[in-house]
Amino acid sequence: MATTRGSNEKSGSSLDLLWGDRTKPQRSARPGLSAERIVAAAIELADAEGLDALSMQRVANMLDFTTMSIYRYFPGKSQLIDVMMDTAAGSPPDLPEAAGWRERVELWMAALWDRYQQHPWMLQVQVSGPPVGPNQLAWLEAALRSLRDTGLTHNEMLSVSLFLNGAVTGLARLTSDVAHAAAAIGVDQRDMNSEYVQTLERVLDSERFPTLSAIVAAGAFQPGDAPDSDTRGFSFALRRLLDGIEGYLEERADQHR
Amino acid sequence: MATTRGSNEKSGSSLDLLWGDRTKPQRSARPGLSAERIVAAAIELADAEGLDALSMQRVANMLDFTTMSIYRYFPGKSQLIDVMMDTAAGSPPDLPEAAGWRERVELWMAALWDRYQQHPWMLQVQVSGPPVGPNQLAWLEAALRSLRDTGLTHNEMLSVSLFLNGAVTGLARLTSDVAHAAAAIGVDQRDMNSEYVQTLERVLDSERFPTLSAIVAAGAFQPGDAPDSDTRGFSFALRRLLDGIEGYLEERADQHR
DNA sequence: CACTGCGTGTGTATAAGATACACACGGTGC
DNA sequence: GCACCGTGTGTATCTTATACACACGCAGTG
Repeated sequence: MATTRGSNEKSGSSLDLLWGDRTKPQRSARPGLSAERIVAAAIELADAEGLDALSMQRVANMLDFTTMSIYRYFPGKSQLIDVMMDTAAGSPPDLPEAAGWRERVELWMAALWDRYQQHPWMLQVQVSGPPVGPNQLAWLEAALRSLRDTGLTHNEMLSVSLFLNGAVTGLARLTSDVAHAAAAIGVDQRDMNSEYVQTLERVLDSERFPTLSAIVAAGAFQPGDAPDSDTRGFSFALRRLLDGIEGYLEERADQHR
Repeated sequence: MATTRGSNEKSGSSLDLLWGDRTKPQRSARPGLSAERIVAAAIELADAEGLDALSMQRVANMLDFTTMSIYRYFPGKSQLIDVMMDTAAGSPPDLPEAAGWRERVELWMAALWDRYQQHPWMLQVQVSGPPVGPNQLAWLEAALRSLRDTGLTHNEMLSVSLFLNGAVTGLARLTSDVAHAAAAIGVDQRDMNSEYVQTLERVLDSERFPTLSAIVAAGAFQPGDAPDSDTRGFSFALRRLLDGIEGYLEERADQHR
């Protein structure tokens, strides 16, 4: 049945799983399995082989149990994934109170970016609802907290946080897609990139995309070396955003003086 | 088999489908079907019932053909989706050359946002590779072109464009998820939102999320009325970004003077 | 005008995967 | 010692994607 819908329909269950009282009834028999072990195995699998390789069977086999045993702990696959997402998100970084908000924001974004590199499958998950897991909320909380001493409105802080989150996630997804495409063709990052570039060029020399083809021709899509040079991609825009916020704050301070 | 991987493995085919010479061989028999009709039907289905409802069978039935007939036009489901994505993306808006870059950027973002509202399933698609379809590229081109007279570097323009794209997409996805969750519970937007808010509150009163709970308590998650009040969400941050770019440009102009 | 080849649509078969259901097993508490 | 309940299992079913081989009919060729 519908994966996303399914998850939504049972989202109550996900909530329970996410926040459930850890005090297992412990009533009787030997619980050889546990939700934690299942999630850990599932994440390991997804890390290693991607979301597509994630099946209830594979997970169960990793733990030497039968497929159905998993359903004792999760009502369905989408709930498993919900919990995987929250678990893989992990705790947000500790942002130094001492530092300025700007630095904190940058740290936050870099940390989120890194988390996506660690668990690329997170970018492929068909999200089933608004974030409600403890870790997901903690990340949002961290972003908001990093803006606390800016004097921004609550709504403004929220706007900025969501914007940042969207930008990091969107960028991470894009570069991850490029990387996957590369892997699929069986070449390494750099070569693939030129492969992609070639494709683009073949299609772009039409005068239909003047700006884009100029950029591609100038080699803008070529990543430097390291994967985090892709991070560069957003750093310019990010800096401008922060500049803009700074300017806004100063202006407002002036007005209130 | 793997959906995403599958698509990647056959991405060559997708490229052909996306850019293929429209001159069908036309060699012989009556082509009662066509890639165009299939895509149109598939989009209609996805618009109406979401991505989960999209199966080869449903699409074929809509056209009164058998499931397998579709495979004459698309090697697999993921290629179909690739083409659906590009088709649904449609042409980017015409951005008035007369207007300033700032206005153009805002128009671009609003247009993209609207497009996502028209085809919410686009936000659920597990992207299978970097954008290579004509329309996708046209959107990117449009974003870049809107920044043409800013004097930004190519790389900077690209950075900003991708950042914007990520932000709009991320935000759209988030609000779409909230909406879906609402629909799944069977309540309308506003009520659901308070439902979501209630859940949050139940979980947030722990002092674990001070900032977030303050914001939620202040009702920040409550959407005004119209759905595009959600768009508000990013407008503040967006304006700051544009401010930042403006400031950067002025500063640079000063330096060069 | 009959022939052959290819493009188009179909029917059938397979395989993967999620998940419902009923049962076996073994401690736990009385 | 016994009834119960939680835990894990085996089997069955349903949904989907997709491979394969075939039927059909028009196009251009003799």
